[in-house]
Amino acid sequence: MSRCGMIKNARNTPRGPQRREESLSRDRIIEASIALLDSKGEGGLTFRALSERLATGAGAIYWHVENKSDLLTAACDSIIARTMASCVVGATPEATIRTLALGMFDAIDAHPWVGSALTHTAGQLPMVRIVECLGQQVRALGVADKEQWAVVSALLHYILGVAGQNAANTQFARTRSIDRSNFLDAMATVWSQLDPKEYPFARSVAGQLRVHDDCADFLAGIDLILSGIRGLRADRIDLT
Amino acid sequence: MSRCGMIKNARNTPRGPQRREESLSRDRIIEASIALLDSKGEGGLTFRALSERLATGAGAIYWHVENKSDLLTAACDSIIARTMASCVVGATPEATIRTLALGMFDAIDAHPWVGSALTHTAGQLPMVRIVECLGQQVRALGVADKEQWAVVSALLHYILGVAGQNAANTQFARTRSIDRSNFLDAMATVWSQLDPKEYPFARSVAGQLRVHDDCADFLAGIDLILSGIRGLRADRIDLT
DNA sequence: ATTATATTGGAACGACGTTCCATTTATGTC
DNA sequence: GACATAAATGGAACGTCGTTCCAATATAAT
Repeated sequence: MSRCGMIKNARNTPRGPQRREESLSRDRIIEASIALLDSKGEGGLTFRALSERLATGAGAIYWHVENKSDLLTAACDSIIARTMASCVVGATPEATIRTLALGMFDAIDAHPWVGSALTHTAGQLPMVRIVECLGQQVRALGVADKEQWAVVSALLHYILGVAGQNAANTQFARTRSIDRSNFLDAMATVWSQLDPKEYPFARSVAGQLRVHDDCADFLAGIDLILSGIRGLRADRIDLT
Repeated sequence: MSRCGMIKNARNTPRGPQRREESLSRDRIIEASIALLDSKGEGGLTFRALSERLATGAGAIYWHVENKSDLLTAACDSIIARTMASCVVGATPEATIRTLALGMFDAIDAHPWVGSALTHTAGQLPMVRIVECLGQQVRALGVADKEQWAVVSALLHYILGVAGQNAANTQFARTRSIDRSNFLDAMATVWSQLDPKEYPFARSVAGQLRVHDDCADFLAGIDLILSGIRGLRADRIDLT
């Protein structure tokens, strides 16, 4: 009766771990899924691979998990929850937002699949966690109530955009069994050979691509938005 | 010999459309793919459905197209190319960036699958087009050479982030055969019922979610970044 | 006409997500 | 301890997908 999305352990049994020690559980499945995704990439999570790793059948997994989408969201949420929990400190709201953004960047660097998973969890738990963390800091920044959602939304979408691209780059490099820097290098080479008439800008930044620091650029973008938020507040004060 | 990515029509035949009128071609395949994606959504693009619509076999399609990823990228590029071509005008660089962003928003609203397709085209043609358009305007804004990539990257990632989320929302709603606004309404309801202790912010903005305008929020984010860029330039002028 | 090449249509393969169900294991009752 | 009920398991089977393969056809070249 405790099927899938139902409440787990509604009537909790008195003592110890019931059932045999090696029994299946939602947590064990999620844990195995994360291990699989980390080691084999986005495409590595299959019910067959999962069955083998857990020494069971596909049907047994479906008893604890709704479907693959549910499983991926749960795995994603597990990473996001940890990440959010580890970034609560910070001197100023701006510093906290930077720390939080950096935490997300590192999390996605360590688990690239989270970047693409986040794209498919619209409005669900992982996203809510991020929105909540960002929102509390935006409030602390003194942004007016009416503008809070737009501001949080800007930060969120920017972070999700970088997350998605980083995930895609890593995944792209993995399928060609080269590493990320080699991929960026190859991309820079292609860009530098574009037609100067049609693509003057792309051609000119190709060199910067080769030596740039993903993380620094990411934080520069966060600072750009934070600076824009400061402008919002300045406008408000000017009017009073 | 003109297989897949090879040069087409290297030795062009003298007169008229060679081969029979209804012959297959890369363009006809891409056109049909777009129609399929628009009408059936992300999952609607299948080599079987494509075969049926084009009255041919799967093997014939593979003669003109490398694989599904190549096909999706080409379809995506077709939309992006049109979008970029239709947004070249504008009074100021800032206005042009806004127009461009708006064009992207509308394009993804009309073809939601483009949002997720863009995530999987890292460094390829569609992305280069967007980078080029943004880059030229950022240059015109007077941003220093060293900072141009970071600024373009921020705008690009923000746009891609919104694109991906909008695509996900539309797709999510489609699979449940409800429309987008009903989905956002349902999401707002869930958020408003969250634990006030744990999710005070998410709970408080739930109401705004119900009545907000996606496009307005998107443009507000663009303005936030543009405002941050203005700040960059101000700093630079202060130093000289 | 005959050969060579470009293109086509569809059968077949292996992998996937998911469903189904017979079987096993635990829990509650007398 | 024996029995009934429910929870949980493992694996076979189904339908769909991307992709490959290849015999058949259409076009071009000689």
